[in-house]
Amino acid sequence: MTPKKNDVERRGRGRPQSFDRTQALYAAMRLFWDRGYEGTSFDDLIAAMGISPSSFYNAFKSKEALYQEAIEAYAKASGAWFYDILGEPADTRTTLERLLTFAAAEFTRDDLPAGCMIAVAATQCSPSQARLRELMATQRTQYETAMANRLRLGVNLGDLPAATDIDALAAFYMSLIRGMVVQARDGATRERLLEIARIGMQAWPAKEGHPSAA
Amino acid sequence: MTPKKNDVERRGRGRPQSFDRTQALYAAMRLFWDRGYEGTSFDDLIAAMGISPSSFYNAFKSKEALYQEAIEAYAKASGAWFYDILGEPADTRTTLERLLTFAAAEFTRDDLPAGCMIAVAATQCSPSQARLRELMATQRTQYETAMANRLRLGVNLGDLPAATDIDALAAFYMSLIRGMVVQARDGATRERLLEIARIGMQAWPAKEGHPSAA
DNA sequence: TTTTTTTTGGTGTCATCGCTCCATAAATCC
DNA sequence: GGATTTATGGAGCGATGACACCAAAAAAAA
Repeated sequence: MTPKKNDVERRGRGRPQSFDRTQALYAAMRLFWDRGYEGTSFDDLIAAMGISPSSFYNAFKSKEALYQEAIEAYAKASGAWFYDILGEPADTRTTLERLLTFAAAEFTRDDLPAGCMIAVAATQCSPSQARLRELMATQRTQYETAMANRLRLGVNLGDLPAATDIDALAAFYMSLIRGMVVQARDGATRERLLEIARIGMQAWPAKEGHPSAA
Repeated sequence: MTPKKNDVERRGRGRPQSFDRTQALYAAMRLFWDRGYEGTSFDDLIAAMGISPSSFYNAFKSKEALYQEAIEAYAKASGAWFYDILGEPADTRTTLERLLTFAAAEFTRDDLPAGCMIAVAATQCSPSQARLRELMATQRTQYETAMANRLRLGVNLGDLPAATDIDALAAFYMSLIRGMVVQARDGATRERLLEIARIGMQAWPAKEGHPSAA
């Protein structure tokens, strides 16, 4: 959508950049992921990115602009599995099961920070960061809406009872995933997260005509 | 446990405190609850508490010490319902149901900040706040352990199958509660949280001899 | 080669943060 | 009343945070 200054080809006039912009962005992303926006200082960033303040300012405009880019990079790289799985042709229950299982695995990779960059970000922050907070809430809403849309499709496909409260079910599973993120950040193992996911699938709505006994 | 300087009676020798220490502590608690530790500045604190820097230092030692006291105050005031409900004589399933329902209500009170002060605090923060992060992780573990103990009791009482993975079940429900906190902080209504709680109860383990069909 | 354009290194700057110090005030004790 | 003890108001301080500026460097364009 937004054509960045240097995507593959960039033969401008002036002095060429001495660093790989994408690589620097990923370094920033990992730092933000691990420490959050307010917990990551300017000096930490330029150190991890290996650039000077002027290069930083020149290439990324500001810390906030960089954070937004980092969120986009995260969505494309480390968050894509979510939308990918939602788009798979499996039946709805299998899709949700895969989603939770994949979440457990992704949140406990040893080559990336634990958990998710978005799931619990900026839930408690200074009033001066109100814009950031709204941005993250919006991001979370988008993931939840995507899941709700997939569940709604499930109703249309007959995978879910027609009376299912789709928005509530999506909110339930997103809540569970966000809680799994907290567990992951506190050091929970992949096995533990898989157990949580397995129990979460027990809440899957019963088929029509088979109401669960009280 | 720790006898504070002024609990009810304190007739020392010097000039008396010109402010209500407990009231000031609660003001700080609410600020920390809403903004987190790093998101709450010293100046914000003394403004909300209505005291000067020297009074602050004299009465609370440091921002970090105040935060610890605020956590304790929270546990006694706004977090007590959790342990209270765990201690009620109801059967285990009812207890968990009440816990989730109460959480939905507590997280959406209009006289207090949304959500919980502990549930998602310091999951992303600066490395310089490593101690704080561990403190919060420990707090979360304590709540989870308390729930696990109640569930274990449920196994002994015959409320839950003997083969139940208690730690996993506790982790599941605590994850759900933490996710509900994120929802609450993003502005979810009490009704929405109640729906999430209701769905969460659908994951309650089936009685022995009545395995859920695949 | 000169000009133009863009990036870079290094330093400076302004605000905020979390205290810290000190003189003064208000209580009790002798 | 004087001494002692504790709290207060207000100013200041060293560190950090997030840039901002500028002269020099490195490329293409003329």
